[in-house]
Amino acid sequence: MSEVILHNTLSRSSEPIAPSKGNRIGMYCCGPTVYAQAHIGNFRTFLSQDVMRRTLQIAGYNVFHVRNLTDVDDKTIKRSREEGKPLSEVTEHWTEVFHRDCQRFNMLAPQVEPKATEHIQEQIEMIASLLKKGNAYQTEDGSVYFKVTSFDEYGRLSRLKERELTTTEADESPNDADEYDRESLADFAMWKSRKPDDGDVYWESPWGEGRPGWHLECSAMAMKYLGNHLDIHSGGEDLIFPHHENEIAQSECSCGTRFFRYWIHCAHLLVEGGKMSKSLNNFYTIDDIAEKGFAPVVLRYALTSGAYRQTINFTMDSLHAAQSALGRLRRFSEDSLSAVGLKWGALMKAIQKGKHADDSWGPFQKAWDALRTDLNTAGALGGIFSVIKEQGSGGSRNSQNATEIAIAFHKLIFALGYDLSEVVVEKPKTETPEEIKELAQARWEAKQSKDWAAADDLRDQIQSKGWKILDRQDGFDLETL
RNA sequence: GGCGUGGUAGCCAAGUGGUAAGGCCGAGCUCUGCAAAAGCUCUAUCGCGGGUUCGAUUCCCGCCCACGCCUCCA
Repeated sequence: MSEVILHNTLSRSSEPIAPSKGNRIGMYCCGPTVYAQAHIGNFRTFLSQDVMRRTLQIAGYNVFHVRNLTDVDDKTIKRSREEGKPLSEVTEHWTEVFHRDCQRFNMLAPQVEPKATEHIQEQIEMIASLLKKGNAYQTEDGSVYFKVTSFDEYGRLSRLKERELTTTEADESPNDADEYDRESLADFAMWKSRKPDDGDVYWESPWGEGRPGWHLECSAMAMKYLGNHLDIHSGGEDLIFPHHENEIAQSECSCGTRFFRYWIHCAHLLVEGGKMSKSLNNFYTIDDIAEKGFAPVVLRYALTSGAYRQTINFTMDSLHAAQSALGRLRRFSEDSLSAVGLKWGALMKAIQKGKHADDSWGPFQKAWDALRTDLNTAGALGGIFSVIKEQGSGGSRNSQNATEIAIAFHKLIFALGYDLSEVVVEKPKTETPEEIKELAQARWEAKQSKDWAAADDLRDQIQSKGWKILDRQDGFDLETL
């Protein structure tokens, strides 16, 4: 059992994580809005959460992971209108795509993945209790708003008081899309009355037809699934305000107790030095990267090799660096496994099941200490490569503690979530044309008969056609240049 | 304007009050018929100016620059 330290936005400091109860850690992650394919910026956050979960697991905790799917909001409704399809058809499609992408990224599936539309009743109940307690009010059109001034601690998470952001300052840019009839601009909608644009997307409620506000779903579902384990809540840094602030307000007012204790936020991603956003349309998906010839594990490395609280700048260069670095990890993995007769699949499965839960890290202690200290993935990788360097190629084979080294290394790889079995050491192989194969075979034969001139000539021919020969001990491989 | 983050080698990126991990790229070497692949080796005094200290990249103050958030947003 190791201590894991995370930076808590609530206290603005790093704190050792302690479960509220027993050995189990409840972890709620704000999931995607399923109206389009999640881009790599979204996945940067989801991958950080995956590393967090894996690290807690390796540290010895029993992690209960909940990640919601937002399947009703302005964007999903808009998309369904644009496509002339029922809301559920749109959201189900993008949910499938999201799940497929998560798998390709080798992410562990949450134990529960609740949908907003399947928890309307819970949300209505929460609104009702807030109305009853005087934390909310209903407007003429049948919407219900949370009254921010009714919660003294509003702004605790985002330091609103320091920012002097009061209700009167927001009126420079009224948000038309969401402009209902609220008393104060800081108040936020928990129930939005049905409007013409909503089409047939509405539910019955004590306040008439309408739909829940965005912030409410996380409050209601987190309470439902983690009510007794309100430990870690995480999301992208942009969610600190207003989303998480509002979640806290609703939840703490409705149940009178503290909501989550640890709030973890992941920094954003820049692309080629610039901000990435859906509105600017400059984002990549896992598919775009795959088209460029990079396996998902390479993208995962590029997105997770920097510290999660640090903005990272995603570039094509970072993918090449990731590809090379992963090749070295893979070679060490293979060496260390074969040295002690272990197999990748079996070992990873055993680690996931907690079969190597002892705190035996050997030379990898530094790497593990980095990882468990606020998920310092960059530091952990530095520690790992240092050991690889020390051990030398195949060095662990000769080491006294070869087994410990192999297991510790793979525990770290598990925590980082790199599926090294997916690493293609060479560049991705496209279909090799017959012509190239024949030339390569001819060259191999010339080489065998020590006809160097012919062999070199054939190699030049192959190269001029865009292919490269990699000689092996008893044959050759081909790859594109 | 308010809040916040960051400026470390060609690029990326950890870290520490006592003279700076690691990755990529590049160069040299080993191996190889020659190459490629692989392996080994090498490459920084930490934005600028003050201060505290025996000593600061690491603490404090000021400045410059970049970026993010301020109710679409992971």
